[in-house]
Order: sequence, then structure tokens, then C-alpha cells
Amino acid sequence: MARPAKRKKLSERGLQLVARRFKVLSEPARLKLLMALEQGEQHVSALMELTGLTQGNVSKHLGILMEAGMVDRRKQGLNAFYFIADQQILDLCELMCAKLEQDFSKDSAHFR
Amino acid sequence: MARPAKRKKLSERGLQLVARRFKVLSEPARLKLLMALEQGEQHVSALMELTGLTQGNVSKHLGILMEAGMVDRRKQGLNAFYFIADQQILDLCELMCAKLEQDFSKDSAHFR
DNA sequence: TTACTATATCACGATATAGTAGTATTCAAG
DNA sequence: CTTGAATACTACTATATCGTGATATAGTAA
Repeated sequence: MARPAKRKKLSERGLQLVARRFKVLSEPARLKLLMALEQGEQHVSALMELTGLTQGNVSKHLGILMEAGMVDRRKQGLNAFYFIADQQILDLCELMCAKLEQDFSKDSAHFR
Repeated sequence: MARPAKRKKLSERGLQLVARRFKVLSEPARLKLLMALEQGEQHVSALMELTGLTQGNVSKHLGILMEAGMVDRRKQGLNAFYFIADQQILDLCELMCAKLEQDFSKDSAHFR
């Protein structure tokens, strides 16, 4: 009984919504932004520096992250300070990352 | 101290790999297939019935899931039985789903 | 107002991927 | 060996989205 958990059935619409969320995380640029925000809020120019992305690109991806409710922003004068709105998102990324590592170590074991 | 966890920095390549995994989960058709496989292995024709997808489409998406190591297959005669290779993937989906629900209920609370 | 800065948005070319239709392959039965 | 069934693969079209460059907007300062 390794997996007794009960899972709910998702409707077509539910699947679509879940898929859409995963898609937001399926872009290296956005993951990079999330990681840059991990230590605290940053304004756009700082994020450009931290990520190496262009201004328009940063702004666009932040917009996508914000629409997904993953980040939020606080405006102050000319600056816009973005911050992670939902720490659980980071947990998801970490989980995925851990799984990747585990898979790799499993595969590499075949050569030892 | 709500979040004392230490997170490793990911290289550009690492980000790319994580993003790629999320992308595999960012397609309703693939999520549907994973859910259909939740209760046990299924052969392709059964998956066509369960998901309503066409044969070529099912085969293609299963290929993508397999390449990502999320499902695996066992051949028996003419049939190919696919099964979930990594239960942790389902946990990820469930987490995302739970987060969605939570966000929705939070938003809808503003109207009560 | 005018000028400057930070950010957002728009338009566009390039690329990627979903779905489909048709074809190829593989196995089993006769 | 031939036929039929289950699955995989290939070629194609349509759509979506990334990155970029140009422009628009909003706040600040002189």
C-alpha cells in the first residue's frame, strides 16, 4: 500500500487550468526570474542585471508570472518592485528539481 | 522563520532541464493520459477510449511522456501497456491542483 | 512645460509544438 | 506467406509564443 492517496477526477476545464499553470513554469526565463526573487523583492532593472534578460522581455515574463498569481508587485515612484506572491510555487520548482537530480543519479548509476 | 529551507542555485542548463519537465506537464492531453494511467497500466487503445484522443495523438504524447521518464511501457503481443514510471509526478500534479483550488477559494472569498 | 528615467506595451519575425492524415512496422493467426 | 490488427512514425498545417526593437505611459525633477 505504497499509495493509498485518493485523487479527485479533474474535469476537462480543470486539466486545462492545471496545464496552464505548468506552462508558466516551463520557461527558463521565468524560472530564472523566480529564482532571482527568491531572496526578496527586486525592481525591474535589478532583475535585468540578475537574469541578463532585456527590459521588454523581463517585463513581459513578469506580466505572465503576475497573471498566474505567482508574483505580485509594489509600485514606488518610478520603480516597480516585484516579489514572490506564493511561496508554494518555489516548493513545486524544488520538487521538480529534486526529481531531476534523482533521475540523473539513477541513470548514472548504470555506469558505475 | 517561515522558510528556512536552503535552495541550490541552478545553472543555465539546470533551469533548462527543469523548464523542459514542466513543459511536459503543460499539455492537457498529457495530463489526461497521466490521469488515465493513475489506476494502473493501460494499452493504447484503452487510452484512446479513456481520453478521447486519436491514435496518432495518443502515441505521440505517450512518446513525450516516456522520453521524460514519466511513463514506461511493457509490450505484450500486439499491445503496448503503458504505466506510470514515477509516482512522484502525480504528487506534483496534485500539488499544483491543490494550489489552484486554494487560489480560487481565496479569490472567491472577496465576494462573500 | 520640458526633459529624463523606469516600466509597460505593441508589432513582428522566427521557432516550436499540437493535431491530423497517411504510411510503416510488428506481431499473431490462419 | 498472407492478412489483419495494434502501435509507431513521418509530413504537413495551424497556432502559439519567445525574443527583440520601437513606442507609449507614468513619475520625477528642473
